[in-house]
Amino acid sequence: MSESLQAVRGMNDVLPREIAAWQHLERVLCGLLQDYGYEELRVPVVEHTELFKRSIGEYTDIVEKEMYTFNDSGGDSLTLRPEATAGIARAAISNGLLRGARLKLWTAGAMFRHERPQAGRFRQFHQFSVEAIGFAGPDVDAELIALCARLWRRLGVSRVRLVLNSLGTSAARGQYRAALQAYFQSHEAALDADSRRRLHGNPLRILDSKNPAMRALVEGAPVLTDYLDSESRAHFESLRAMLDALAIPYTINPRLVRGLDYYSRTVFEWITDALGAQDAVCSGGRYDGLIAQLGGEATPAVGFALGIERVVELIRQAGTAAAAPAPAVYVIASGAQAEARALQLAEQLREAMPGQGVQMNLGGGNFKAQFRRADRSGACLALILGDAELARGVAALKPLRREAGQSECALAELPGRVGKMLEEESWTST
RNA sequence: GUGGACGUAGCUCAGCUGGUAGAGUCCCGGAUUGUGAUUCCGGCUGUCGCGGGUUCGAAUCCCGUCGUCCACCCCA
Repeated sequence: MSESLQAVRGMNDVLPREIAAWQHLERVLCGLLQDYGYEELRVPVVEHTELFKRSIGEYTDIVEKEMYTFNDSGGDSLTLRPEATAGIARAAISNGLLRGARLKLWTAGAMFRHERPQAGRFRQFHQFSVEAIGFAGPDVDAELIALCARLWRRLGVSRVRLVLNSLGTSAARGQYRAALQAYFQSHEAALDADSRRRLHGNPLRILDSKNPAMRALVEGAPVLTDYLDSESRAHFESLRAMLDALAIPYTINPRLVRGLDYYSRTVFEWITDALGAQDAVCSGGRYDGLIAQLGGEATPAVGFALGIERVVELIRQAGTAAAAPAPAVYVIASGAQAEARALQLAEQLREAMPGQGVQMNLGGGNFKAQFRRADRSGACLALILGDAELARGVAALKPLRREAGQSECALAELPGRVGKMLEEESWTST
C-alpha cells in the first residue's frame, strides 16, 4: 500500500458498520439537550492561536506540545481547536451575547491534539461540549451532572462513575499551589524524575502521579480542600447536598485537578474501567474567570466535554445501539424494459410509504444473485419484475423472512398491496 | 516525546532452525438455462509494509524507516 494513500496518523475513518453507535449517541444526546433547554451553537474549527494560549494556559501540555498550529498566507497564527470551550466563550463575547444574559449552549465536532495515539486517544477526536454561561450558583452544576447521569441511563451504559472536587477560586488555588510546592521542595530528594519536572511547572500534577513509590509522599501532602475560600466551600457543600437529593452517587477525589488552567471551583469527571488507560469519558467544571480573562464582561460559567469515541466504545460494549434498519422491500428486475419500469415502481412505493426502506437492485445480475442480495439486505419482501410479469402487467411479491410462495399483483394495485403484505408480515413475525 | 509487541490475499491467520507463498472466509460463476439456506465444483486477488544488508538463495536473519496496537506522559 502506497504511503501517500494512508490517512493521517491518529485520524480515523468511521465506517458504515460503526456508524450506528455514533448516530445513536448523537440522537439521544441531542434529544436530551433539548429536554434540558440547551441550544446548539456552531463555532469554527480554527481559531487564533492566541485564544487557546490565553484560555487553556500557556504552560499546559495541550498548548505547549499538542496543538496543530500554522501560519495562514496572511501571516496569522491559527490553530485547529484542541477543545471547544474557548471557542464558545469567544463566540459569546464577539457576538455580544453576554450583557448579563444566561446562555445554555452546546456544540459538537472534531477536536485536534497532536498526541501519540493509543486506545481511546486520537489526534482527531470528537466531543460534545455543553456550556451554561451566566449562572453562578451550584444548581447549574448539579443539573449538568444530572443531565450526564440521565444520558448514561438512556444509553444503557453502566460502567461509569462520578468523581468530584473543588479547586476554589484562582486566588485560593494560588495559595495552595505555593504550599504544595514548599512541601514537595522539602522532599525533593524523594521525588521521581517526572515529579521533579512538574515541581516548578505544575506542582498540582504531582498529586496525579501513578508511580507507587510516590504514593506515600502524596498521601502526606497538603490537601486542596483545606485551602478553599469560604465561598467556594459553601458552593461545593450545597452542590453535594443537591446531588444527594438527586440520589446521584459520587466520590470526592481531593487530588482531581484538570489539565486546563481556566477551571475554578467545581470540577468533575465521569470515569470508566472499560477503556484501558484512558478512563475519562466526560469531564468538566466551572470556569468563572475565563470570560473576563478573554476580555468579556465578568460572567460565571460551567460546562463539560464528552468524548464521543470513548462513549461510542462504551455503547458498543453495552450492545445497546440498534443496528441499521433493514429495507422493507427489495426490488428485483431483469430485462431492460423491466428494469426501467421497476425504477418507476420503486419511486411509487417510496412516495406511498415514506420511512420504509425500498431498495432497488442496481447493477443487474441474474435472479440468483439478485435474490441473494435481497436476502442479505434483510428486506421483508421481494418485488419481482421480469419480462414475463411485465408482459402480463403484474409483479410478483415474495415474503423473504419466512417460507412462503410468491403471489402476483397487478401493477396498478401495487402500493396498496405491498402495504398490506408488510403489515401481515410484521404481524406474523412477532 | 519515551518504551514494548506486531505488519503475509478485501478480512482472519498459517508458513518449524533461510530453498522466492498457503488455508479459511469474502466475492463471482456453475450444479438449479427465472428464485434466497446448506452442500458440491470452479474462478479471482499478494511488489510477504517499504528501503538497504548478509547469502548461491530472504516472508524467514541483520540494520534502517513507515505504519498499527498497547503502555508511559497527558487527556475526551
